[in-house]
Amino acid sequence: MKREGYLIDLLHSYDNEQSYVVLVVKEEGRKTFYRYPFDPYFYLETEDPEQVQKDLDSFSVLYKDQVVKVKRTEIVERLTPDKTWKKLLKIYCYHPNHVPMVHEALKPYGKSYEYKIPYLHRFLADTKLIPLNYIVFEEEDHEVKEILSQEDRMIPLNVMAFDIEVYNKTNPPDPRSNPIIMISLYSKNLGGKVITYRDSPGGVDGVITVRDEREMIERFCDIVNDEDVDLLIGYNSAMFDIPYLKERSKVLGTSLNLGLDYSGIEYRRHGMSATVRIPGRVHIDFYPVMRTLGGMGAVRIQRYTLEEAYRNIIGDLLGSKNIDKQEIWRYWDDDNLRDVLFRYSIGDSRAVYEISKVVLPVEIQLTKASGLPLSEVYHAPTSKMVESALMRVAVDKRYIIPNLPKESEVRLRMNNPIKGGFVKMPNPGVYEDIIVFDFRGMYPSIVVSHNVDWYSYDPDAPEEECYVSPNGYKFRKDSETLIPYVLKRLLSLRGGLKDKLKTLDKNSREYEHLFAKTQALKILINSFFGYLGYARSRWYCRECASSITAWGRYYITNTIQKAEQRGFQVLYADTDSLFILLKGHDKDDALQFLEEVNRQLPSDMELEFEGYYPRGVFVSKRTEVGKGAKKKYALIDDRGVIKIRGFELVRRDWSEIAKETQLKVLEAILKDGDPKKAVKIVKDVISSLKKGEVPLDKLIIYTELKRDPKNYAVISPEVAAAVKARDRGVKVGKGSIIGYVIGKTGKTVSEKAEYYLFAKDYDPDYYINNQVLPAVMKILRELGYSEEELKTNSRQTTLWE
DNA sequence: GCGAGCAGCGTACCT
DNA sequence: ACAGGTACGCTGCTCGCG
Repeated sequence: MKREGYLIDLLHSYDNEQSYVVLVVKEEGRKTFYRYPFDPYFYLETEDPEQVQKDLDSFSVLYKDQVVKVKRTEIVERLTPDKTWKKLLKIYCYHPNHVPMVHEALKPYGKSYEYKIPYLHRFLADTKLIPLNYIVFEEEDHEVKEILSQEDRMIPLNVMAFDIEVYNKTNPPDPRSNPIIMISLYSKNLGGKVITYRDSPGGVDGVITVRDEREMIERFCDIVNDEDVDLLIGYNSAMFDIPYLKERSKVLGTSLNLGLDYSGIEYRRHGMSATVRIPGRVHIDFYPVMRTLGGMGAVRIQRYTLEEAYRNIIGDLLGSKNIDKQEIWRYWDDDNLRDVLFRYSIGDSRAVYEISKVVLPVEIQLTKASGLPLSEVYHAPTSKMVESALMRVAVDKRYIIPNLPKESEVRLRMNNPIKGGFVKMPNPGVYEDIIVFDFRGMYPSIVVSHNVDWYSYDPDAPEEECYVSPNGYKFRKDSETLIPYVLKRLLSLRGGLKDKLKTLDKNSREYEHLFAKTQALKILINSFFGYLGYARSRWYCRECASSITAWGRYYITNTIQKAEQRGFQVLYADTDSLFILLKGHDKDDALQFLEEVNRQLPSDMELEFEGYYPRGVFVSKRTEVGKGAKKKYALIDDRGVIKIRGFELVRRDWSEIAKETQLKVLEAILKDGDPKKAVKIVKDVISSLKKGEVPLDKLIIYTELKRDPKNYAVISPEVAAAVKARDRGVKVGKGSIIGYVIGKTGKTVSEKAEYYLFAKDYDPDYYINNQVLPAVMKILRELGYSEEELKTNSRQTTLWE
């Protein structure tokens, strides 16, 4: 029978010596599972494949009392990693777990390939199915016979956000003894609800009161089933809410049947992450999503709390009051406070839901662009997405996917980094009339215009058949192999979408949809260069990565030279951008120069006009006064919008008081052109710091612990604060963002550092001399002010008052 | 024993 | 667990001086 629907997710099942991929398909009105028989396999490169094939007909290995047999074999031709076509033995197994066992057992016969590709990834790459696409297929008895077609349609998803509250007087909450008191949820259909087992004294809207905790969990499962939720979303839910719910269910003698038709969920924790499988639904945790977006610089966030994430993505805070997790039990016990907690809980679910409205479209498009299931994309490193996109094409072209490097090889690669981009040192000062140009997608465009690829790299090829990089590596022109092939398609897809966007109404659903697609493509496209130089990459190519940066350095330095020959002063340049001073030239002159440059560039490369800035500041390095600091500048455009890069005020590891003062100083100089105003601002801040008037929350410095506190050679302030906090029961460790305040007690800065929750006072000298003054002096020094001047004046100011 | 000077550690930024 | 280039605060060592 012909069926059709959206491919929501994929699972694995095994039955009667047959391995299946289970497709979760959202059909008209309901979701259904369909089994797709698919045998896992790997390849063996061996001297005499025919002979080994015969031997394998009766092949079996013993593994932990289990006889593992080979299901079937065939001889195929593939391009192996030594870049020659060879006959290989393709060995099919009964169960995905058998693949590594058989591979291990067959080591004496030769080298094997593709034995470590996860089963579902293997299936997706081979069938070319894209998760979330609309599929049409032939089915019999819930078994897929044939996929007829697939289409990229806008997918309707029933999204439900949820959040739990726990009653605990001591930290951290323990599921064996601390009950869950509320489960809140938010969906388009239901709005905000909170399931609980105490009444709402004021009759808060959306409160559903049941008998006890057990019934609360069961009711939650009922609602998820009744609503037939497609996406169950939370914040830190993979590491907290889901395992807590699961544990409590066990303690209470019930089960957490959130899956389709009340099927149970699967939860596995592996160190810093976890897998959550809810059959028939997709679970997404937006905490790792925010971490990834933060790591890429797509969002700038101080700490990855739900509140911060919401503020960053949506803007204003939700109405509900923020409650300290350690205080929750008081709100539960107090009839006068419980309603506040209900509203807070619903507010959190709603916040997650609102975040998802913005971020989910991009995750959906990353799924489609990479081909990884949505359930993996949300916590996948970009390398996984690139690898997935490449694997599909490699299978198509019958290229063997190179094996993962051994640890020794990884170390070798890491100890031998490649040279990166070129950065020109600026002269510090305040400038007028700056034009910024940059190369549009420099590295991707270098790859496609010079055919840079693992497969096209050929040291033995004749030069005339190759693009030769500035550092002397040769890439064949004649064949469009893997990465340039994939990139070219992604780039043209993105180009087409951007053109289409220009014709659409910015508030339309279609615009939103296509915009998310361009965002996802941008993320993926920009990841290919990194992947070529990534030590654990399957297609690692040092020659490729170093050639790309060499060409990059060539084009930017060449453009700088041309600009200077044309009489422009080049103020600054970094990798793919250059800042020129107009000084005597007019804007058209600069644009004419731009055209000249573009005429000489390869067709896939383009230098773009980024912007015109009436004024800008470059500052001195702290260590070498007079020499300009790279990667630190502020520009103001003709509409008064300030663009700030690298300054303390964009860094999380500086206190708010230093950052806000630095911003005010920059504004006084760039907007008002009034250094005196800037000086007054600084004096006022110093004065209030001295008087102890500045609230502690403006003095918090945030720093991430990249490792466990035990593993530091040097005890820096954030480590000292973290250790003190840990001694007082706060859960901090690798990955925590530590907020601390420099207090009055102690000798060194580390001794004075106190975890923000325990900070009682602050050291004004530290905040004046180590925070505010260094931040603002950077800028004021360029205008001829000295530190002493500011400090002396400020002292006088206080005397006058 | 003590302060100055410095190297190295470590983080967060820029492209 | 995508790349390298860069600034810079802090710790903790060395060294010279007394």
